Amino acid sequence: MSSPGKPRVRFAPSPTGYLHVGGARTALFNWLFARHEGGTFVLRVEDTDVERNRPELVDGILESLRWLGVEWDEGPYFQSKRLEMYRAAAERLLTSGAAYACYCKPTQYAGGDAVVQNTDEGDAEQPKVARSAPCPCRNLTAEERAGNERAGLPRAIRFAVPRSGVTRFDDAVFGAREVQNVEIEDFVLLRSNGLPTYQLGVVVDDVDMRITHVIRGADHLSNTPKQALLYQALGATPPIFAHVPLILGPDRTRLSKRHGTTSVGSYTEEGFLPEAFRNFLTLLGWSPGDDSEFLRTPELVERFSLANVSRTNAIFDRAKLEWFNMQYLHNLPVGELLPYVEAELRHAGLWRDEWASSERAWLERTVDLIRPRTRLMKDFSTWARGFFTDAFEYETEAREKFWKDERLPAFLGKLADALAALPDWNHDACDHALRELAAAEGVKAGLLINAARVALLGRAVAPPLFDTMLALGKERVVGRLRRALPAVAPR
RNA sequence: GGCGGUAUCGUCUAGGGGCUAGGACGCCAGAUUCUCAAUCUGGUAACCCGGGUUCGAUUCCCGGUACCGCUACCA
Repeated sequence: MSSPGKPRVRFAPSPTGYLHVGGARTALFNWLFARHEGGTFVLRVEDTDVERNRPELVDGILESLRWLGVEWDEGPYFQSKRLEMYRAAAERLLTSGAAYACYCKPTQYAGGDAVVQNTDEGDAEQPKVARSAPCPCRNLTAEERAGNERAGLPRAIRFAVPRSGVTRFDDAVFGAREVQNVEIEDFVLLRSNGLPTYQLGVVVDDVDMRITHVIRGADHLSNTPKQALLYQALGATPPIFAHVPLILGPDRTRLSKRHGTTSVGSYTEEGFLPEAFRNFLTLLGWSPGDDSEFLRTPELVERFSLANVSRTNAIFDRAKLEWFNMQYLHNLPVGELLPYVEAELRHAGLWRDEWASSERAWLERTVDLIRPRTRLMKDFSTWARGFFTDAFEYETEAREKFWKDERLPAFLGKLADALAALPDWNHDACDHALRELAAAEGVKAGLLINAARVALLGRAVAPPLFDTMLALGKERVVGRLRRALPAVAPR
């Protein structure tokens, strides 16, 4: 609508917190749209709130975006470095009469609604004041204004919203919209400290950066008429808006810190695979239109469209996220998985460099052995720990479950001997050795298998025993069996 | 309070004037097994309510309700 060229979109986080999943999804939709359309994705940091701003969080936000695979083509731009533009725009609007200076104290004028809020203590009798009651400063005479200026009163600049008529805009998700102007209050453009508000900053920047599609959270839907008005007053063509539904917590309120892990970083740390996270997040509020669930990034890019964005808020379902993660963990080509395994093992202090070089084949086989039982990356360093180090403990639960039989120390000792005597170390040889022993002792093979598993890995949850033996190697297997004997002995 | 938006299994969703309302997660059961997962099979479960319009509404319209958002010199 606004530009004949390729679309330009932007993601504009403010550094007042970490990147949360809602923001991440918005970024993702922008990115998918840009990639799908062959457009440009701009990153802009909206840091005009000096009070709540925490510049040190910017790096973390960028890092989370990179982890998500959302890479920007331009930026990051910082609004704090573009203040002159906003002041100039505000001046222009003042001159054209589209805006006026307001000398009220910051808390004084709140459109009359503040009265309601202040008495909002369960009291049913509330004064009904028109929300859009204009600030008295709008009607100041030239003399009064001059007087205020002479007195050095701090001033903010407010937009003079038309007292009648309607404002319209198009939304790619919610359709054509119109709002009565009387419902819109005279919002502030420039604060008395000279910094722009969101409304001014966002419009000036979107105009300057030639943004064609504004894709953002639906929490901005109600304020969009203000921006449409600003575009008009600035003589600029409005973009196409696309508001995406919000992501809610399990209690149906907007996802926030209260819901625990809502920052992207916490999911990174927990060991979620970015592509799984991306797949899950994209399906929250967007649908490919058919029954596809498992969509890798190229398919997402290929199929994404604003037309299939939902209008209903969605609840963040961690169980389904884990399911996606499991799918990727199980099905990704092992080569793609290895870097994440390495990162996890490094993090746990278990990594050894030869696994990346001379023993890479062993690592691949072992990862393939472990991963069918994983759901999160950290499974590699927790229950599968015994594959990567001798330093592991016997899980109490496992001991209680499989080390009950008092004959076990004797059996496991014999098993160690039998295995040590094996000329060839392979799956079937281990299998036969164990089953022969079981037959000779007149016990079920399962008894020895389960007990041996605990001795080898310390866990009840583990891959099949003989594959495990192969992965560990003869020396370690025999060693660990013997090492376990004292612990197996009933107390 | 005002204004706006939304409403399909518990959750994410497909669909749409006539369908046994589809899929996925979860849950339950069975199969499998060497533990635990995974896997396979089967099952459970939904069109918010009330009026219209219509031969026929879950679908279209209106009202209600619920929820969400906005109503800041936050973004």
